[in-house]
Amino acid sequence: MALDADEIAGTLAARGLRLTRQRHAVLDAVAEASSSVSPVQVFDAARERCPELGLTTVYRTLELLSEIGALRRVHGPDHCEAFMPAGAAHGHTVVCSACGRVAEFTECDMGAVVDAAVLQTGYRITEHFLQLSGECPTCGARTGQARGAAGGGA
Amino acid sequence: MALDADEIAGTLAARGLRLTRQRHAVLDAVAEASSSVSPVQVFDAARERCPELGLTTVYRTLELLSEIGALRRVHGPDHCEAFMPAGAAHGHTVVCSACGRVAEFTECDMGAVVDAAVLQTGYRITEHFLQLSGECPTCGARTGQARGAAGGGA
DNA sequence: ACACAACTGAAAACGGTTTTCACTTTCAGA
DNA sequence: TCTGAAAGTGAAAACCGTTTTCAGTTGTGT
Repeated sequence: MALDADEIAGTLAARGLRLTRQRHAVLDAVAEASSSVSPVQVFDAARERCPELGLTTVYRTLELLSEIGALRRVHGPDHCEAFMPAGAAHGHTVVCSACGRVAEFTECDMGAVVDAAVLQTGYRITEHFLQLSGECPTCGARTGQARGAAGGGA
Repeated sequence: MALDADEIAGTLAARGLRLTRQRHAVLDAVAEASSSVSPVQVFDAARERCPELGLTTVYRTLELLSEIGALRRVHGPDHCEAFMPAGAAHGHTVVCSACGRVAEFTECDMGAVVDAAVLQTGYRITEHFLQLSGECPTCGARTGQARGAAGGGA
């Protein structure tokens, strides 16, 4: 999910900071996640690259990377603290409640929803976080019925 | 924000539960808050009415009241767990990133977004979590520019 | 009055996050 | 190359919000 390591290294260097092996591992872990991830999920994923990585460092790195704008902090549906690549602002994800598989879809009508919210509330909306969940085609087929709803939609 | 105590008492009674003095205090504390409130904030506020109230009870009551739909759980700006009175049904919330005030708006075109997601992914969507954030009119006015986006629409 | 279930608060347990601390790595300058 | 300073690190402890446990209280129906 396209996070340019060189660019980030540059941003860090401009502050006298470095893109260490550990930080790189954290960055990659978030970049490759198909949805927002919690610190512990990052920890687990990043450890495969960098086994001696500590959880402390993950927290510190997530903090740092979101500070320089490389990552975005979001409120996940379950966990409060979750992160996702900053560039990915505009795809949304659908999580299968049965198998956990994640699919992406490119945003379409969110603009209309946001406009409606602006009209109703007077707020100037700057960000939105949308997470859908349901049943993926595979799990839907396995449980028997399912597909009906998916097909009928539009 | 108008939470009808009698109605809530009725809903509870239908389940064999009671609207006790403590629960009433919690309910009032949330109802009178101008933005979403954390459990501890509720605790502090409710204690003025009911000094012997325990924090445990606050947690339990918030859980219970949001379960029966009297309160709504939202992701506050600082704390993950925050509550607000549940207004008219089916809405989403907009959190002000500056002051934390929460506004509701009734869902409108989410159906279209969901339909699009169904088409693109083949998932059978059953739930969605949407959280908007931005700047409320008050904070927008305070910071100078802002208002344009919010006011323009209507 | 009695029995039973709902309800409560204090304290302990729990779990995620932050801080502390001793140590390592990296880099600039002599 | 050596040296010193600052960045960076992991383990363990501390911290803090939330949940669970437990013994006791309150309210309701009989």
